[in-house]
Amino acid sequence: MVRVRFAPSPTGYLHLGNARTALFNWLFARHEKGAFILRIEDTDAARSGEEYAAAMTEDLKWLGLNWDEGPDVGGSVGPYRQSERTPIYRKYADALLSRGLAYPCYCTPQELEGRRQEALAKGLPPRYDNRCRDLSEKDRRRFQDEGRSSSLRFKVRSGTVSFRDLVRGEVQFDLGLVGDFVIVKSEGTPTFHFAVCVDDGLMGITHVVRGEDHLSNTPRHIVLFEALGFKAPEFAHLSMIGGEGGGLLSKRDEAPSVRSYRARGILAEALVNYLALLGWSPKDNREILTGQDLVSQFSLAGLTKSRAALDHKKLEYVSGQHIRALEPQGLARRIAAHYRLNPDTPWLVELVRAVKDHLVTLTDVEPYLKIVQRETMDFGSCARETQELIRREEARKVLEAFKTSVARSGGPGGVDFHSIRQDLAQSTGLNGKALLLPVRAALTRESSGPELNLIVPLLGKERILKRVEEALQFGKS
RNA sequence: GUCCCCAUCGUCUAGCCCGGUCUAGGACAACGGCCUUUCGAGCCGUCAACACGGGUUCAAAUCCCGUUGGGGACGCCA
Repeated sequence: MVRVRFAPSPTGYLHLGNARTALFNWLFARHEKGAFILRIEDTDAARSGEEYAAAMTEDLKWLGLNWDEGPDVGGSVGPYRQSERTPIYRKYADALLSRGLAYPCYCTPQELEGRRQEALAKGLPPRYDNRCRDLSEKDRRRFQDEGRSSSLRFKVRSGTVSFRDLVRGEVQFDLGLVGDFVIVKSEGTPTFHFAVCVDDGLMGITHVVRGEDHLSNTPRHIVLFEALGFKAPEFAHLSMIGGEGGGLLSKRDEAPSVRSYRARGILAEALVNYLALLGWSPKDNREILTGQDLVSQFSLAGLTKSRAALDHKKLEYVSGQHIRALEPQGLARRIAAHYRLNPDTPWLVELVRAVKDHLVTLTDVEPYLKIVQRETMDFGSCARETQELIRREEARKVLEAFKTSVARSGGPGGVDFHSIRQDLAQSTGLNGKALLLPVRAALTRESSGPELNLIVPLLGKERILKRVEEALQFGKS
């Protein structure tokens, strides 16, 4: 059975790169009817934060990427938080040490850094020179007596390592170019390379789907899997994603977080859909896909090798498509949740019905929400052109006529804009813009927006009359 | 510097493995038109790409070599 994992380190909010990696793992697991595991890689105590771990799980849940095993739900091969697995790493490290596959290194970080800079300056590969590999007992004791602490390094065997990457094909590395690397830091915690291999081995991970930045780490991991006695999993290295400018999506320019999109009102299913399209494409030309569609169509074979750049315009397009696919009731519920409105607000569904086609994100509803919610129009603070429009003599005539028509109309069915409009056209002899723009301005303070025949019933007779009156008052001043 | 990965419209991509069907397809954007009281949406249309140079071949976006460009790794970060 396929077992995959998403293993973020909680050093910040879940960003788009993380989310995409999580998504592809999830899609693969769901398509293969396998297991999706969440593992928190918090071995770097200084940089990791519990609040970030919590935020990440929340964001993953929001995206709909549910996991079968993880810190909160448990599972048979836990714990799923690396900070809780220290004894396990200790045990495996001791085993490597006693088998002569690892050795203590007494070099200080300053010494290592110095040598690295030196090598770089000479144009040499800045790798560790394995100098502590063959230390005599005497040397070791001497370093210990000097009070030096030691880290544990893995003895990298010679030869080459090759593997078949599921997206890149055959890849080969010369291990002679890889220095012995640290697997346990001097403070006693495992490094990323070590923890990952121990965990993936113990957790029965069958496929490692991760970013391409790990491609050249893979030979290290493969030799570690060998030494640890685990069968190495399959690997699939995802291409990276770039920023909008074409540059890289780095931590530096703070890769946009999933929650920033959520706050902007992007639908979770739209973000998932968009992210899936970044580096993967379905067999047919359809691009607007539900989570179900994605799961059923997903295949690692559809993954792209080259880097993809973010395109917010396209994200918005996808978002708009998903919003439009929602029933008014459903969309109203989402909007109510986003703005913490009472979901039973009676006019909300009607409003949504009226403006649905105008929305690309949930927050786009805000100006329309205001149209309904505004208590007083306060024309003094709205756009200059709207103010001028309302002051115009012609407009005032239209509004007077409108007032009369509205006042006359009504009944059990509410205000019917069609008949009012006919009425109005007759009494003023106007039509089109000249007739409707003043009405729109008085009712919404805007010169554009959703169709009036949708807005008018929404506002109701009382509020319409009040607003028209306000507009007329303002026009006088 | 060394090693590894990548290279099709501005952007996401199909095609490449198994050369001819590719005067390179789709989508977003841009631009134009239709519809519309307006914006948007919708519909229709236009513009737009095989990084470069060598091979191989009757034929290359597709295979091979090189160049250039971009990215990654070489950390007691992950």
